[in-house]
This record gives sequence, structure tokens and C-alpha cells, in this order.
Amino acid sequence: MYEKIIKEKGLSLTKKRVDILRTLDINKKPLMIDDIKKKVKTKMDTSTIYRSLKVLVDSGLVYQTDFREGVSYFEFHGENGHHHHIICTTCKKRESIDICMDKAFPSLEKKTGYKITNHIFEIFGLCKTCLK
Amino acid sequence: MYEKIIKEKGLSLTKKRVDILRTLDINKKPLMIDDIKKKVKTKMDTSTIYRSLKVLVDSGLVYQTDFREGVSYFEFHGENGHHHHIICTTCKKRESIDICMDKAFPSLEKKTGYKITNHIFEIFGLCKTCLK
DNA sequence: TTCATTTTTGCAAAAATTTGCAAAAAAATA
DNA sequence: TATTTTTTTGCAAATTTTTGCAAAAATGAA
Repeated sequence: MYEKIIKEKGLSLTKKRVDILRTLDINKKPLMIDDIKKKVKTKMDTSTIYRSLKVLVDSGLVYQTDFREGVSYFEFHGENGHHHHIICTTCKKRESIDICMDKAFPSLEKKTGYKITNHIFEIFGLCKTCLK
Repeated sequence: MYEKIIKEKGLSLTKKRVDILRTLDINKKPLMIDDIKKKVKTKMDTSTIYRSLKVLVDSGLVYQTDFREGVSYFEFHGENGHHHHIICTTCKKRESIDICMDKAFPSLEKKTGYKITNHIFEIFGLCKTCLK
């Protein structure tokens, strides 16, 4: 299954990549490098995790996000699972939101000549509690 | 001028913050920490630049973005200057784009109870040249 | 102003992320 | 399948970013 997904993106199929993708999919929430390193089945070097994720992110399979906590987070968004977040800059709490700009992408591709593969969209602010 | 902008956001007014903000404004393009360190008038420690920028970014004065080059970039968007980018994941070339989601923010604030201060929106893909 | 309180800064150290290079694994070709 | 070529991985080292703590600067109240 993950094998198929990776192949379809034209990436080389490696056990580590499958392992990482499965780990992200099973956990259903943003994981940081250290989480992934602990949860993955195969023992793998940290630099391998970084490099594998870079490939998966560039291809659009994995969503990378920066919650401004000093570490990056990664998620696998399966069918219809694509979403973004709103994050409190004070308490770091975050929630999923369901607005996105996808609809504008086809015309943007036409205008720029780019083939769009991925995007980041995150909103920062103060949550109800921290506003007080 | 920069003094006023900083004060209006309710931040403490320091010479370093003014210096950083002026530097970003004058240069009119995304700068990385090292650029800022070199261009700034006052000698200041790298950690001070990081920390000052964090405050400026959280307040919404400065736009922080990750072009996936291994370093962060910072921009000051003055009046009507707010914009985002489309970035080629292969050659790292980037262009400004003029689409944004701001219009959705008021209703999102109402729905979530957050006071939105800043956001990230960046699009990645393959440029015309790298597609070949 | 002056003094007390809070926030910022510099420095050194820690943590996160990237990179070069040789060995291992995967893909392409025969 | 065997062989060659290309890509990925592990390891060590480099670079970028974050953090704790004491001193310096900014803020707020007399």
C-alpha cells in the first residue's frame, strides 16, 4: 500500500521511506523527528529521517509544518485528510482548520508555469485563554 | 517611524529592534539571519537577532518564511506590501504571488476565538525550467 | 528624575538540522 | 538473473537555531 503510494510519485522505493510513511499514517497527528525515530520499526540514523522526509515532503506526500516550537512537525494526509492549523503563539496550543487555497492552484499553475506539488499554510495568533 | 510601529504593537522599544526592522524595510527582500547580522548598524549577538525577530514575527510586524534552503528568511511588509511566494523545490528559485487568505480571517477569528496576528503561506513546486 | 520591577541582551552551551563522503541498497540494462 | 549505474544510507562533522543565566537596558510608579 505505502509501496504503491511511493512508486506512484516516481520516488525510489526503500524500506526506510515505507517505514516513515507508515509511522506518520498510523499516528494521525503531527510528529517531530524524535517521535518518528522512536516509533519507526527499523533502526535508522537521524540524518536519514531528515533526508527521507525531505523527499516525501517535496513530492507532496508528507505535510511539513513549523509550529514555531523550535522543531519541525510532519504529517501524512491521506484521502480527504488535508488540513492546516491555527496556533497560539503564547501557549503553543493548536487546532486543525478546514480552510485552504487549493482552488486557486490550477489558475496559479497556468499563470506561473509551475507544477505545484505542496504548500504550507499556518495561522498564528492568541487563543481565547491567552488573550486575557 | 519604526519606533512608532513597534510601540503600537505594544512591544518594548529597543534600539536593536528598531535597527532590525529598519534593515528589513530598507532591503525590500527576504533576508536570512546572517544577512541581517551583516547589514545591521549596531553590533549584536546572533541570539539577540533570533530573539528580536521572534517577537517581531509573533506580533505580525515581520513575515518569517521557510524556503526549504536550510535557513529561515525574514521580510518586513509595509503598507500593502503583504505577499507570499511560489518556490521551486529543485532550483530554489522563488517568485512573489498575490493571492492570500486574509478575507477568511475575520470569520475564522469568530469561529475559533483566536485573535489572528500572523500567518504563513508558501507554495512549492517545480518551475518551468526544472520540469523538463 | 530616581528607584524598583520587568524585559532584553550577550555569552556560552545545548539542541536541531544539514552536509560530505564512502559503503549499501535500489533501479536500470543487458 | 547478473552486471552496471544511480540513488540512498550511516557516520562524523559543520551549520543553524534555541536556551539558561547574569548583566544591561527599558518600563512604570513615585
